[in-house]
Amino acid sequence: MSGVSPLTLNRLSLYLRCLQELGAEGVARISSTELAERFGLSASQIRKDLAQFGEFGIRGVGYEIVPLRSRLRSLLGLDRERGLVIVGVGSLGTALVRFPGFNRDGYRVVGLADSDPRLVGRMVDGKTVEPVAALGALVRRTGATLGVLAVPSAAAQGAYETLAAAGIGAVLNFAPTQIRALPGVPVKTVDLRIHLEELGFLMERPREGGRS
Amino acid sequence: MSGVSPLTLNRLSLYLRCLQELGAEGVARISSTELAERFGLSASQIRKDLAQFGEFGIRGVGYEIVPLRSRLRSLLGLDRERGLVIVGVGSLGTALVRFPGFNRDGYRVVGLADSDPRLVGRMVDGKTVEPVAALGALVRRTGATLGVLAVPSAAAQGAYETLAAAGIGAVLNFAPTQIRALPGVPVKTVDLRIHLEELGFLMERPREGGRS
DNA sequence: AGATGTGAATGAGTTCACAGCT
DNA sequence: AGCTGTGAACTCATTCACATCT
Repeated sequence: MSGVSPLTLNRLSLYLRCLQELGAEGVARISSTELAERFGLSASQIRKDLAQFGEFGIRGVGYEIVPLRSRLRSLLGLDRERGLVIVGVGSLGTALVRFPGFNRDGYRVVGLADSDPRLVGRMVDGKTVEPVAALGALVRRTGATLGVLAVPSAAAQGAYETLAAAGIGAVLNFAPTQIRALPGVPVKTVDLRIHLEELGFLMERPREGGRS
Repeated sequence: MSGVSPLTLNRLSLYLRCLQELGAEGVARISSTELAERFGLSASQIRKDLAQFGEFGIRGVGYEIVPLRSRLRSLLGLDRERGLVIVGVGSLGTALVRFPGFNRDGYRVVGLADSDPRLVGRMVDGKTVEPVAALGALVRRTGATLGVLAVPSAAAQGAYETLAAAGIGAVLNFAPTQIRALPGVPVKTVDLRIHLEELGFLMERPREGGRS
């Protein structure tokens, strides 16, 4: 049952966010059709995605927001608190320390590290920047389970391996390079530049149905 | 022939990056098999992806790095310079202004805007922050073709529409919300939080081959 | 011989359509 | 009647295997 596709998984996160919004509005129940219309999704896909994990809906009625929401939360592991360690406190790293999505609902930044001695010792958002040499100790002390790499490409593989050795559970990598993963420590690379290039290509046909 | 899948497209960006690295090392030719091994890709997929756009390889030999690289560059539209306007100069927006991948090889940040009057007028990385009210003028003056949204969810749709009205070609959205797109102005939402949740799920089997 | 380019085969993911519950 | 849950149909994507060219 651990064979859930990443696509499905990402949609579950999305559904959860929709449910949160609906909950805040005071909606108690919603049908797959209405959910789909409201947020630009596909109704049958919602049903199929959810049905993978049990029968959450009430036939003839729809889905109860509150119980479904907490079921999704526990499925995604958001009911237990998880600590993040951010490696690399340059512009991007610093932004991530404060990023709301990284400090909410089950995730929280608990440690920072950088290899630049001029940054070590500085406070960022109430946390002290530690040397990368002390990364292992930092992970163990804070009990962090997730690592975030905001370092240059050349430093990424090394930082990943240090995190893995320190017992981290998974790593999110922002360096535009392929990490050779070790067994048991999944990595996900998020390449911000690549999204620009995708849009650049989609934009490529200027004269086509363009207004005169 | 404008029907290229986003998956293929993202891989093209990746291939280009690999070729750049190989070029820097002085490699002149490479076979799909070697390219695949070296960067953890699939050889037949490389061939199929490339063949979509013409015959770039030499049978029996492989691919010449230099010509293939420039063909990919022009395919992805990286041969003409493109200006980015960043809307929202909070932590994330500021980081993106300086982000190397946003200021290299065909892309450059040319304008900034924010709705917070306390930020308007400030300089970030040599650029002045303009009021969002002046976004249309900013886009026209700078000739920017791509917009980047680093604003709160509640402000995202509005900012998108302003950008679209000002004639922007496409928008990259970092707010965790679905944008209702207008015809001719594609949006791509990048949700940083969602990657955390994906890793959180993959991590779900803690005690298994754990280090002593 | 050696590697590309490509149809054919396989696999993954999505949509359809409807049986079955409320 | 209304909406879920789900097998079957379909579409999209990847991998295989080989004819083709250098």
